[in-house]
Amino acid sequence: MAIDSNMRARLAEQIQCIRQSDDPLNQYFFEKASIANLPKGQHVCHEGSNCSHLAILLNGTARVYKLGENGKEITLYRVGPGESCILTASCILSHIPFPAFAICETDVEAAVVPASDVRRWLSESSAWQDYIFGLVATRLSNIINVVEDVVFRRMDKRIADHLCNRMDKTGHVLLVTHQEIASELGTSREVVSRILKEFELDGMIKVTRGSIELLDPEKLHQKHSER
Amino acid sequence: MAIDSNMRARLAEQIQCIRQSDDPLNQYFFEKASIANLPKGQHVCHEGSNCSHLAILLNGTARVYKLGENGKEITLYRVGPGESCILTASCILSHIPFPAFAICETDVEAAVVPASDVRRWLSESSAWQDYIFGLVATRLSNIINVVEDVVFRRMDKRIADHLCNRMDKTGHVLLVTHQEIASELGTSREVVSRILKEFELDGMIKVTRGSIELLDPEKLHQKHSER
DNA sequence: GCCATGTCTGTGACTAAGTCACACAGGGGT
DNA sequence: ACCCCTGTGTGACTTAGTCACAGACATGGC
Repeated sequence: MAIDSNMRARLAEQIQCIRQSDDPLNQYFFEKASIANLPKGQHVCHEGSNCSHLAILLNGTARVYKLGENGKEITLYRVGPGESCILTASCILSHIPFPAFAICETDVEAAVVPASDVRRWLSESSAWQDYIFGLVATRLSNIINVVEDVVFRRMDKRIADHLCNRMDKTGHVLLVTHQEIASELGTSREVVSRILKEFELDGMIKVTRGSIELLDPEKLHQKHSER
Repeated sequence: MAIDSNMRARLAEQIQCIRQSDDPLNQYFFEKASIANLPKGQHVCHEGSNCSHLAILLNGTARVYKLGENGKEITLYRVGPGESCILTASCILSHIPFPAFAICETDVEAAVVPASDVRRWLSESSAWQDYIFGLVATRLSNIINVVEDVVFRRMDKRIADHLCNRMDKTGHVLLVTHQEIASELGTSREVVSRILKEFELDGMIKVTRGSIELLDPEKLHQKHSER
């Protein structure tokens, strides 16, 4: 789909690195990018695949995760509006296959850029360099935080943290299953059920099928802030 | 220290991206790089610090690790000859503080490059781009492998894997303590002692103070290859 | 409205991993 | 030879994870 002036405005609003009028990226980007729409549940990348394009999300979120042989999963990071998946960029720039899975968590609209341009623009646009390296830094930090979480923190604190983060986004009633929390944090569904039960017995939450209501967010905050 | 023609040859031998005679990087690099020597045990970076230079190792290794509040550690990756610490590059390029610790595991000699040049060369040299993005890809993979290891694999298999890897480098007798293995893999010294005891009872290794002799590497290989 | 099926949750029994405290052995320095 | 420090082993405990199974709830088809 061609990019008309309405779409240009939307892209500039969402993608910070193409706002500078004096950078050649502006012209390049609007010449080469196209718009893609992907439905919720669509797999974007599989482990081991190569990447022909880089997608920058305009809306929606994509989840990047690792999948173990035993079916267990863990989320590495999420890609939101204005961001792209740095593993895709890394794939493109170094010819190493994609080392994880990526899936649309919501319906997603993205600006898609051919792989050959991703590299070329690095030489020609400092805004693009800043954008790409900003993402590299963010994702390295994200993934290192996952390592830190998994190795150094107890599961009950990680679950409390997770519930608080979701509350910040959607309010006191979370529509989420125990299995979804387990997949997010890389643990077993039974472990999540047991810990949520304890939280309920402590009066911090109310658990019903497919949803969790946070009754005492302060206390949950305290729990995940503990050492 | 100035770079004479002997050192130029050593640098070209070790650092693959400055071998191309037609890339401007060659001239830039020899103009700007200096040589640093760091002793074993020297801390290179602390968590939260900023980085003024990028170091490319000529020999020796540096260990990049995360340290928990409870004193536990886990190795994220190691930097060897010809490589640099990509978290340093990421720091430099995106102005985010260093998110881990780095320490010299052996005496280290490195070519050191000012931060301002690291960024500038990205625009001017495709060899430097390839080098930096090759490292980005490698380190992202390394760290994702750590997540995978920790979340999906049993500790006894991880220890068997570790012992096999060390054997490949130094032979059947490893000079290593239980605590060092624990710090490498992000676990407790007691857990390592118990698992090594089991390996000894199974006839795979012989444990003495400060060293481990691999008696049956084949069987250890089988162990870490199991699901 | 009822029934079947699939999804979600809870629980028991077990193993694996981690923590804490403590004791002992070995090596190095004086 | 003695002292101190480091490295190791072990017991008792808690936390986390696995496996199997049962029950409740929601949805879709008839």
